[in-house]
Amino acid sequence: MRLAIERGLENVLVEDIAAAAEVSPRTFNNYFASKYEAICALTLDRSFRIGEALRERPASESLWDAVRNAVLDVYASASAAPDPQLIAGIRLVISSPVLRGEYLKALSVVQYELAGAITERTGGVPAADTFAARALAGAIAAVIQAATERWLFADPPIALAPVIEDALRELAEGMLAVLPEVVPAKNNGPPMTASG
Amino acid sequence: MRLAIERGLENVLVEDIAAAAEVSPRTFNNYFASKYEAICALTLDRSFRIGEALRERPASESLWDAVRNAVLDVYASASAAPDPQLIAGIRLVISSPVLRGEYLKALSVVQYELAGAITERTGGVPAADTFAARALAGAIAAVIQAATERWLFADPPIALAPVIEDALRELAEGMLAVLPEVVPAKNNGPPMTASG
DNA sequence: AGCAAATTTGCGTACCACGCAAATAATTTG
DNA sequence: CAAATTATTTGCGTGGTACGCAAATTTGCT
Repeated sequence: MRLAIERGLENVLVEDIAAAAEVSPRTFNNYFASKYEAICALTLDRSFRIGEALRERPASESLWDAVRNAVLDVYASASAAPDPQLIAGIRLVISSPVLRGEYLKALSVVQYELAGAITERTGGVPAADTFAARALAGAIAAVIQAATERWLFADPPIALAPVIEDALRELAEGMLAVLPEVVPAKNNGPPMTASG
Repeated sequence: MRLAIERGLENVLVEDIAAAAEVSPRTFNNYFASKYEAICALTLDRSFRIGEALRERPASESLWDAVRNAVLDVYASASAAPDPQLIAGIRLVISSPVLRGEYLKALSVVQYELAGAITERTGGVPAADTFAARALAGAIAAVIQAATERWLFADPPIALAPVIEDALRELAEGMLAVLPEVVPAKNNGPPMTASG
């Protein structure tokens, strides 16, 4: 990503990245299927960390609080003013169509990991997650993305963590405002309970 | 996709697709950046159709009903037993890592289109969508994906539309069960109201 | 019919992913 | 400590791909 910021994405070859990492190009390709994947590796890492963070929340917390705190934990380090380098990197990521696709993959991993951890927490096996778990995970992932975008274009620059916090609150408020009082007509699976 | 099902994804070259479409390989690449993009074009189309469907719902419907009906409209044609060809195609799509990435792009377009249409409906401009709109769109997209997966592996085969319907209901029920009674502490933007 | 604009096409080039097998490094085991 | 096993890195070759560019063809308009 450093190289891409310095010279522009299309002026960086796999060869260059391999050289900068002091490995052969072939080795680079053993670890990354493309240069785009390499650039998005950091985001992918964070996706996994969010899942882990949720699994580590105490069982005493309600599901919502646990999810919220897990996300905030991972973004806690982003409470200060943003690093211009990082900003430039993310702007780069979202402006290139190919990188954008790669970035979406990383975001889908957030969803996958979150849904698994949520399902575990509500007493299921991660592989057999429910629609409700997927919905919650999808909503969380969406607001993380939206918050990141807002932070990215904020002028003057702002810290990311509070934006994430706002986004999660708006998620909850918005959902509650939109959803009807649903009649529990059919019961197709165990409902998720508010307290894990 | 037909060719990929017949011979396996890696045994289909751009050249073959171009020949089957009776254009030159170069023309193929004028329209699709890769063969994977071409294969996922149908899913991408449907993403746009969902956004359109939402914009066409009558203003008298509540937001939730409008979204729900828009999604169901688009999947209404999938009320019969699934076409084995289609099943094979989607299984192909989600089993190949590269195609999966491309599929995720199409799904992210659902989110984007939905968020825009939702924002319009609640009186904003599509470009400036709120966190709440993004959250709802993300949740919807996630359950569409989850429902598609469940349908895909159902044995015996089942129709897709009812699964989508169940998924949307579980979304609503699950969210209501999980979300706390949020104290409206800060007011950072116009809340979405239930009736557009 | 005649002209302008858009689309299609061929060609050339730089680049890339990955199979395979050899070389090198790390780890286990007697 | 040495030998053997395993894992990692590397070079090479190959089939394939995306895309800039400019020419040729088709399309649309008056």
